[in-house]
Amino acid sequence: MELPKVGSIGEYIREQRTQAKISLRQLAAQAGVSFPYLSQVERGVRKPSAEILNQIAKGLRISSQALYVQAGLIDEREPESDVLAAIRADVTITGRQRQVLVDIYESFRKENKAAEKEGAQPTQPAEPLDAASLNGHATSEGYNLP
Amino acid sequence: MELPKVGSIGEYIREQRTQAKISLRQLAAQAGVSFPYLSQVERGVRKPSAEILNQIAKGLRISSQALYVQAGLIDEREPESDVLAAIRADVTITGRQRQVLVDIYESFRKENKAAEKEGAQPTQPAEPLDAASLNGHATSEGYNLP
DNA sequence: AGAGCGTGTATGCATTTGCAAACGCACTGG
DNA sequence: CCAGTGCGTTTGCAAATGCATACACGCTCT
Repeated sequence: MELPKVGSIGEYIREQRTQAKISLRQLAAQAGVSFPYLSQVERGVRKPSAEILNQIAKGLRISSQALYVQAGLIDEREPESDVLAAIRADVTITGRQRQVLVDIYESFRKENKAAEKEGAQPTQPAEPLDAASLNGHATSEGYNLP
Repeated sequence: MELPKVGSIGEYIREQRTQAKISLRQLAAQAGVSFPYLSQVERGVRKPSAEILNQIAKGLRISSQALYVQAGLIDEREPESDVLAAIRADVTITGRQRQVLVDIYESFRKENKAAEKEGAQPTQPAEPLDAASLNGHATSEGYNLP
């Protein structure tokens, strides 16, 4: 666990920096961090905080997320569908609510896939979920799913 | 710039946690951080590192990026991808399914808005949903609904 | 009354971040 | 030759992170 882990964040930064043909001092200046510290970061001696990473990303003109992913701070998942991505990115709902939406959506997809295979008409395939029961009582006079 | 910026990261975490109806200790356990520290983080006394943020995000079941954006660690000019827009644009689900998702999402929003205003008046004190029953497979990763 | 369990909060301390200053090394050119 | 720059690295040291422990408050039993 102490070992620097090959695909380290520091290596990535240094790689990006040398590729950009700028010196350690220059990048440090642009990023607003101290050069010695940046040196240590690049060699894996120090592990920078998120703020420092963000500033370094700015200095390197690369997306912060690229750095976070490299640093293992974001569990980069597959692109997934737009709906799932949107749900996951939504900050106005709670984690559990998010999980519910994801589960329902995926169940729909699965349902449709099965229906697609057979010739059957799943217009009303026993409606596996009862939306009203999800938040206790129907939010607005219940859903009238025919 | 030094001032804590009202919509602080700590406030956001606490908001998400209370809305998820879990205690500080529970979240700390799920996130793998110490409860006292989490308390300080929520009150803005301490500023968590990226790793801690990532773990908290995991514990909250929210995307790490959402937290980073809130913490100002990602400039994020991504249009916050609207969930409703994504749902409406999805062609792989039926109109009825679409309607269900939209209704549920909006009910969540409404619910949260109410909860946000009051201290905490849950529409459902206990665990209202049984996600596993929706599609059978319990979402791996220790998603332990009582 | 307490004992018990739950919550969130303060305190002490090892470890770490992040910086300023000093260092060694290579390349200039006056 | 050796002052002047540039580079990256090492060395203390204040400040912060993050944890374990202990604390204070609220609630429910018996």
